[in-house]
Amino acid sequence: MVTLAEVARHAGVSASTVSYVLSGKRTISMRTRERVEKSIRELGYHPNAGARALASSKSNIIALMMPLRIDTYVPVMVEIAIAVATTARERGLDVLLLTGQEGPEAMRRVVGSGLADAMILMDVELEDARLPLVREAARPAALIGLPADPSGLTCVDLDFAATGRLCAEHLAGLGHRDIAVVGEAAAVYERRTGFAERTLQGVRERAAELGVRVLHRPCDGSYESTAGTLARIFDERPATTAMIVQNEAAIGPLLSLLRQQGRAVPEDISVVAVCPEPVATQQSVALTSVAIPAHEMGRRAVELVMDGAGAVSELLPPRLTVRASTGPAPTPTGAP
Amino acid sequence: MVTLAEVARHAGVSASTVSYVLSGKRTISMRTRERVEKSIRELGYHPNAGARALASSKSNIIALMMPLRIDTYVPVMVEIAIAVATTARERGLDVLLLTGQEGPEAMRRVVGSGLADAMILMDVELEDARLPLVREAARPAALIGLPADPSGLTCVDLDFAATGRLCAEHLAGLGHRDIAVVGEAAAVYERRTGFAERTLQGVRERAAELGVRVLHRPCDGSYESTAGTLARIFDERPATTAMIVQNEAAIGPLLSLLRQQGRAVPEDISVVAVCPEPVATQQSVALTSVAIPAHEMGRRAVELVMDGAGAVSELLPPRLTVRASTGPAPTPTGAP
DNA sequence: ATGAAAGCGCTAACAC
DNA sequence: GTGTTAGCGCTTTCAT
Repeated sequence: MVTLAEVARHAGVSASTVSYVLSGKRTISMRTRERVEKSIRELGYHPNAGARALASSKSNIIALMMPLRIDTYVPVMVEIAIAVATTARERGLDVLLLTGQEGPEAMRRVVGSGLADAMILMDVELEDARLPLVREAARPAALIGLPADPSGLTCVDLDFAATGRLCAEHLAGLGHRDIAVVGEAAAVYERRTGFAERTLQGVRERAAELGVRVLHRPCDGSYESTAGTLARIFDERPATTAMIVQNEAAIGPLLSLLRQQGRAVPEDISVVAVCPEPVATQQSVALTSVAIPAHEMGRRAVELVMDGAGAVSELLPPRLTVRASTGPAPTPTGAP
Repeated sequence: MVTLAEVARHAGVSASTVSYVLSGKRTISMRTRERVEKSIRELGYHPNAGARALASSKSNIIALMMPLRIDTYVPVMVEIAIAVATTARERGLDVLLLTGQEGPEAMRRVVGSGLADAMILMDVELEDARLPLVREAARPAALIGLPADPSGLTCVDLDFAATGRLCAEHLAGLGHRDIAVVGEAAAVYERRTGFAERTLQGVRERAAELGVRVLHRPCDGSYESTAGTLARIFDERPATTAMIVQNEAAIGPLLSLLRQQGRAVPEDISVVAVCPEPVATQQSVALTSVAIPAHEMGRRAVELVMDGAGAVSELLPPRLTVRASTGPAPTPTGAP
């Protein structure tokens, strides 16, 4: 293994000079810098991570905790994780992957041992078991998701309440007066993951202001469950002319079922989805949707946690893209 | 920060004793061990990862490289990643996440710096750009996926050739004489990811032996693409009575389209899928399928790479589960 | 602009 | 069964 000392000898300089060439923490003459860089290349030198961490008390590693429960929509989580990893690498950081199995103590272990300099927690619930540990932790942390009480914490999330309002507004503007929300699985609400509740609340709030009726029914995303949810909706509210789906898994089955039932999208039923862009565009009908800005969420989490932004909750504004799945409410039966 | 020296002082023993209590590398009297453990608990001591890595030349970190291209099926990758992380933790290892962005050099960096003791590479192509680096690397590595030339490498994968044979055999046994393979996206074949080719080859091989005709058409999994693929298949081979799908994304659209076209599953068309169990069971018709043993693949990769198994290629045997989507071939038109 | 040298916290001989 | 001690490879004062 090539060490810094060997590089120094090879270049005919002292160890500290090599170190400073690497860190850029003091000015080095062109001549020396080039000699050192040449030696580094020729010897194939890689600074030892452990030694560096020990001497500097910084591991340059950021821990990413991704619980990944059964009912979470994996692709979004992964997109966030990739954004975290990419942004981290741009700043010379590596990412340590923690899954849910080990429980909250994983945080203590990783941070206590100095393995990671900072933490990013994904899939944060309204009352998350990890929050007490985050609050008392000496190391910076960022949450992806907004807990019930974000005081003293650094959070990033899509503004789901605004998302709900935006969907309601779009549909109301098209003349819809009865809209249904095909929600997440019941377990998601029980677990009190914030985003589902917040979206629903936003929809209800704006719908109420605009005089639109809202019916919400959970859906676990399987074909059967979606069929059941749909049946309930049309049974309880036959006048329903628009739907908001915020369960990505249910989108395929939903469109399939509507087609089967002879309900045309958007002529008979308008559909707005809350989902990643690719999901919206790859369906049989391109969906009007509010994108989940997974990439930006991951990127901002790294930036906030590494730039010592202090306790900030950053809610990203939703953007609704109109595509082919929403249109004017159908005129009631009998009209021209 | 609590150090080992402080623990030693608090317990009234030497530093090495504390170290040996932690590592179990030499026998310690009950009495001393308990005193030390008590001190560790009382002081809330966590061994410093950097110091440990430096002194022992072992980081206890295993790097997981997950390229995640656009056309890979994310959930399977994630399931493998979770299995890797879980198995690693059981052995006291942590997992460093590397994505594709950084390219093969990421391996050099991570291994050269001693950041990771070993590597696991996912989504390995037949002629993978990372292989030369793996071969010359000083550290152990395991591949998930089977390259064209696995000599000198440690690999784990589902036996896709056997998978293809198994599917062909099952359908032939039910009397089908014309089967179609709804394959992966053309890009997957171009990239020469082994599994797609191997499955197809297995299907063809066994089908030939059993006198069954095979038609293969790629499919990128979108609704539109699946419709196109399906149209081509029935156009070119109207007598098709069975299909093998190995593109998870295409499963939903495929079933939806068949239903729409009035083709009943399994009465008119039998369908076998190569996909994770949950995907097979959550469709409108429970699918006969060969499961992708993601968990076992991840687990074995860690075991092989950490137990110094040497260069071994482990192909996991496929298991086909019969569900509701396959049945006897329909009797030709006009028969009783 | 560069060197010398004192640690960082731990492991693993080597002693007894 | 336990203690002593010399590094591991790097960062960072303190000097010059």
